[in-house]
Amino acid sequence: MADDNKITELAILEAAKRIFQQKGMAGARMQEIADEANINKSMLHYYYRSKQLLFEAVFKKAFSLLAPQLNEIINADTPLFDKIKGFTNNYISFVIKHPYLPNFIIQELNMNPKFMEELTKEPHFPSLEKFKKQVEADISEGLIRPIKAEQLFINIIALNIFPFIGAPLLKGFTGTNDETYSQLMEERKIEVADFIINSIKI
Amino acid sequence: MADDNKITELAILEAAKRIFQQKGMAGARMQEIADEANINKSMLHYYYRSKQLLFEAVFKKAFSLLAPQLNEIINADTPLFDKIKGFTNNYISFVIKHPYLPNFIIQELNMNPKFMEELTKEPHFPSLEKFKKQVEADISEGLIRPIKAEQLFINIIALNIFPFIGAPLLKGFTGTNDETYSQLMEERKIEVADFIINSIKI
DNA sequence: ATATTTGTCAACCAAATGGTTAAACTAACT
DNA sequence: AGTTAGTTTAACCATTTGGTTGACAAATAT
Repeated sequence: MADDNKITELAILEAAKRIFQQKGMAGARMQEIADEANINKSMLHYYYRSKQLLFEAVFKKAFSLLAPQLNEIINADTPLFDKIKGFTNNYISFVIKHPYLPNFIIQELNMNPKFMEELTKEPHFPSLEKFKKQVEADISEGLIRPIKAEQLFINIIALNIFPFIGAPLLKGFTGTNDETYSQLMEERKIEVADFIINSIKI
Repeated sequence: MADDNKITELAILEAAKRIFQQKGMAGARMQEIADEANINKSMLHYYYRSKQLLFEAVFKKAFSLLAPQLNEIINADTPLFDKIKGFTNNYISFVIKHPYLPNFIIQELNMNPKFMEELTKEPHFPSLEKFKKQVEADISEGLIRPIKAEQLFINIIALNIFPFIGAPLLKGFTGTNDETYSQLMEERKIEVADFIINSIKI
């Protein structure tokens, strides 16, 4: 049977990812995941014991995709403006590839904030220190106006992530259809960086 | 019995609001809502027929609180910069009072995008036209740099709403506790408006 | 070849869940 | 006091749900 086991195990994880990201932990059904994976429901328990553990496997994998993206702002060794441009461009491309991912993570973190506490306890969890120093240095060099690093960080994340999480709401209020909205998102790959840099540069 | 009926009806709605906003449609249990309202489970069905209808009552009420807030940007008769300052200050105060509300709406809209379609069909649903004209006028008068009204609108909403929806994530990455994070949110009542205005003013 | 472990499945189970029912209670009206 | 209409409750029901079991097949080891 070679590595059939790994194949089914992965098939389950992929199916679970799709269902969980679409319906959330509470809304997902084990039978539905099994169907999505074309596999007997018992297999889910054989490989992952329980719904909770299967969910955690999916969540951790999703988070391990998102975290490095955010880490790019925090720890990259590039000038601030380049960092903002690079992150914005990369992140929006990233989310277009994984449209359900940010919403899934944000949602489940809100349902269970203790998840985040556990994650931050991990040894290599990124710290904002480096970014803070960079921002403060750029301020004292007169490159950017005074702003708290935390606020700038929040703004960068908000401008990049929210348009995807809030897409239904924003589509409604801007009166745009799916296609037009996708175009807006494409434009944002440079628009957002410009917006941020315009705001802080002197 | 005077208006006991209205009292219980409201008690149910309030309890349902708390449970639904905390656990979502899929995660909420009718029994839990009944307990929260100190009332027999049958009463929920007596007054609202089904879980779906009770949920819709809660959702519509929540949306009818949020929509006017957003409408302020779109249709207020004030200069653009005042509008941004006013909205930012008001909105953040509003969310501090209703912390679960934006996340609830965004989440359920993502679960069921057709909700938004129905809402936009309503006769008095706000249109971005007025705001668009205002932005374009300010651009041609040389007051602000060129930017699409839709993008500016998205940025305003994102900077105001996301910090609450993404609070668990942002607390983790900025390494702040609840109290410190609340302070950051207080600061944002003016910080966000400054950030936006700095970005667009010439 | 044979024994043993590993993987897969259909059938099953207990608990939970949304919803119903029929009886009891309350208060106003006659 | 008796009637009626609206309100509340406990008991009940059908279905769904996460999870288990035991038989069986497919590899792997001996």
